[in-house]
Amino acid sequence: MTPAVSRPRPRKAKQAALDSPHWLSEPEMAAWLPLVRLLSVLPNALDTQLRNEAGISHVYYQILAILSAAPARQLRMSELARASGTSTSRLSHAVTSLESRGWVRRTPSADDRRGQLAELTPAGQQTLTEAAPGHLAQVRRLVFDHLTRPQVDQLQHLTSTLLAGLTGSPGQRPQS
Amino acid sequence: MTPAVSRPRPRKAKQAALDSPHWLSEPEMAAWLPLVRLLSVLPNALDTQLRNEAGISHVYYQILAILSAAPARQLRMSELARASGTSTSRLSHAVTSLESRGWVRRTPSADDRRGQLAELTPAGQQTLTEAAPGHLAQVRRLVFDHLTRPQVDQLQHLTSTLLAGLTGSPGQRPQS
DNA sequence: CGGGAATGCTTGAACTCTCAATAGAATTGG
DNA sequence: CCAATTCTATTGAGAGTTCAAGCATTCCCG
Repeated sequence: MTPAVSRPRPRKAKQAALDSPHWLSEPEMAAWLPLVRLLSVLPNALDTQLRNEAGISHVYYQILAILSAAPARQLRMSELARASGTSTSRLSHAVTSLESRGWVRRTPSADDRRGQLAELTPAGQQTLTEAAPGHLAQVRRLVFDHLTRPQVDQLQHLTSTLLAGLTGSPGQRPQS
Repeated sequence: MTPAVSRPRPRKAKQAALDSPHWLSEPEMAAWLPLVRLLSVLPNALDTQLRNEAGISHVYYQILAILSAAPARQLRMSELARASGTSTSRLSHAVTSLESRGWVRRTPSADDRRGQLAELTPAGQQTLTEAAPGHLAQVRRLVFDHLTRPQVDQLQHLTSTLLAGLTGSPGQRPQS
């Protein structure tokens, strides 16, 4: 019954976890549950809207968007991977797919013969342009329509803090 | 060039979007970018840890955890799907996989012959028990170690608000 | 009752993602 | 200058996800 805990205060819990056992404090648990839920529901809602209206997932949309904003609408694979937050492998597969639809073109890099440049084609630009308004509307509908201005600021601050903890040097803590 | 906007204030943007074009306000954009990033990075980090240390994805972990907390460690498929926030199809595949590893068992429902009950096996319980401490540590490391108490409360409030907007009746707005 | 609609769950195909292996190109250091 | 290492990107296999059917069973209501 009681899970073997590698943590202080082993409790005689009557039953095991709901999600990640009870060893988070009350307020932490109260924040964790909706956060986890949000982490699956929101991406899913973004994906669904884009897939239905533009035939493309959110990740793929992001790739097109990043390329669109890049100088000459092109970027090295590795930079594109970094910018979109995916592995190079995943990106490679994704670009292959986007390429087969005529939205992206691969060209060898001039200065580094290992490198590849991913370039947004006009067709890709058009797809992006057509998809953008619907996507934007969805973002408003799902997120910003429900937040007050101070909440938006809180959101910015919180997500940035968490992101720093996830990517940056793993040491910084708050005043504690 | 300028994307056709289905929104007020059409701008003469010089170039298209970075991620969802510039038609979010400054502070909205400042919140949106890290949020989107977080939405991919955090689930990924949770998945990776669980996969490495327990050979199971976060979604699968959640399924086991929910079953573990359910009365008699069993739940109808549809309820389990709702509780874990996945489609019934996805859940069905997932349970098939978990069943093949001996962690879950399917039994027909007594009162409704369409229904199936998913039940956590002792082996499944053990897997969960062994995985929990590492997962918990990861959650602390990635999230709560970086937040102050008031931030935790803010997080709880924000995520709950967003979730309500995503799942609940699609109408409520803040004071605006 | 009885027939149409709704519910609960599964399945297969197509697609995407992860992980490990691979290969060519650049860099580094003796 | 060569060998070892690192960097960039791709590939294939396997696992997981989505979407659209598809079957039973149950519900609804005339």
